[in-house]
Amino acid sequence: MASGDTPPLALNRLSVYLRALRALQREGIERISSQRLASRFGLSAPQIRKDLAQYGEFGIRGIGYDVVSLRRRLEHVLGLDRRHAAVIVGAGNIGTALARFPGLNTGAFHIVAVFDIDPKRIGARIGDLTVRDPLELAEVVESTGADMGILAVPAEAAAENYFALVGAGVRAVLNFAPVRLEEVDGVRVKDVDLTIFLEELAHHLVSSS
Amino acid sequence: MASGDTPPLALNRLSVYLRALRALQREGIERISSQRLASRFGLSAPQIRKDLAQYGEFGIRGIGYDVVSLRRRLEHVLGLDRRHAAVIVGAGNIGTALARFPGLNTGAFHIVAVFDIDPKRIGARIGDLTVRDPLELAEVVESTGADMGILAVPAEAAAENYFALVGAGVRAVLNFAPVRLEEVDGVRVKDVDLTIFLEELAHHLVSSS
DNA sequence: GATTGTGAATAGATTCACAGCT
DNA sequence: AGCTGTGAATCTATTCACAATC
Repeated sequence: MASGDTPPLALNRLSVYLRALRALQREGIERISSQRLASRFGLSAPQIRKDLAQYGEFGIRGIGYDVVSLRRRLEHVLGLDRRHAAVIVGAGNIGTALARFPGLNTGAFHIVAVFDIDPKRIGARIGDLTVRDPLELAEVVESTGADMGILAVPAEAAAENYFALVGAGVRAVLNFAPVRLEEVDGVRVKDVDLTIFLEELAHHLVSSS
Repeated sequence: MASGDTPPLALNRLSVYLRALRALQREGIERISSQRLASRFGLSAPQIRKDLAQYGEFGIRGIGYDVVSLRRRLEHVLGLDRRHAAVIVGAGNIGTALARFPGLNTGAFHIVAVFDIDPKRIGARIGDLTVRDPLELAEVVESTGADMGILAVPAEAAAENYFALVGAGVRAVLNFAPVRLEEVDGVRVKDVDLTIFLEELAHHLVSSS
C-alpha cells in the first residue's frame, strides 16, 4: 500500500486493465486470474500483478481477482468515480469532433462548453452546446466547476489559451496543438500530437521494407 | 552509425527536434548547439546528442549542428522525404475532422480517400474528397499507392477494418478506436486512445489536490 | 574555448522465480 | 493445487563526464 507516487507508464496500463474488466463484466465473468487476463488481452501477467499491487492487495491468492470490485477500485484510482466537467477551446475541425465524441459525454466526463474566438463561429450550435466567446471562459469554468480544458486551437494560439485555462481554474489540459507547452502551477498538460504519431508511422514505412 | 534498430522512445523525440529545427530555420538561424537547442525547447542536451549520434556524426565539434542539413537528415530518417498517401476508414466525427486536418494534407502526408459503410454517408463530400464504399478499399489503395490507413470507426468495427486495410496493402495504421489491435504481417499499428489520455488527466485531478 | 560523440554510471521499468495465502 | 504479491535479476533508458575535434 505505497501510494502517492505513480509510475507514469503503469498509469496508462490501468486504463487498459479497466477496459478489459468492463468487457469481462459485460460477459458476466466474476473472477479472473492475472494469467487469463494477460493471455486474453495480450498483456503480461507479472506486470498486471505488480501494477495492481501498487494500490493495495486486492487479489485473492489461489483464486484471482474479483472483476467487479477490481473494476471499482481502478475507477477510484483513476478518478473516474467523480464526474469531470471539461471545456473545449477551439471550435474548428478537431474541437467540433471532440464536442461530439461519445467518450467525452458518457461516464465520468462531460463537455460543458465550447469556445472560439472567431465571431462567425460564436453562437453556432454543436449538439446541444452553443459556441461562446473566450471572454466568458473564466466565468463558465467557475459556474460549471469544470476541472479540465481541451485545447483544439492552432499552434500559435496554444500557449495563450493554455494560460487562459490555467487562469480560469482548470487543473488539467488535453492539448491537441502541435506545441509542447511549459506546465505552470501544477496544471497538468497531456499532449496529443498527431504529427508525431504520423511521423512514427512514416519511419516504420521506410525502415522496414 | 549503428542503424537498423531504433530505440522507440528516441524516435518520437526526433519529431520534436525536427519541429524545433524548422522553427529555427524560419528565424534564419543557421547553427545551433545541443545546449541552446535544449534550453530553448525544454529538452536535455546530452540526450539530443545521443539521439542524433544514433544516425551518424553530423554535428561539428566546437561549433554545433547545421540547422538545415540536420533538418534534412531527420526528415530522411523519419521517412518524410517521400510522400505518403493515406486512406481514412470511417467518416464520422473523427474521420471527417482528420480528413480536413491540415497536418494530413501538407508536407509528406496526404489523404487520398475516405470510406464509410453507412449508405447515407457514401457520396458525401468532405473538402474535395467523396466518401466511398469500403468495398472499393483494395482497389483504391492499389491505384493510389496508399501506404497508410487511418481507422476512425467504432471499437467493435476496428479489428475487421484493420484486416481490410492489411489485405488492401497498407503498411501502417493509425488507430483511433479504443481497442488494442493485434498486429499482423508487420503492419504497424499506432493507437491514439483518447480515453486513456483523459483517464490519465483524471488521475492527476484526484491524486494531487 | 567551445561543443560534439561516447563509454561508464545511474536510474527506471520489466521480467523472473518463488515464498506465502486460500 | 492455484494464484497472488514481491524481492532479486535483467533489461532499457537517461544522465554524467571527459577525450577528441574544430
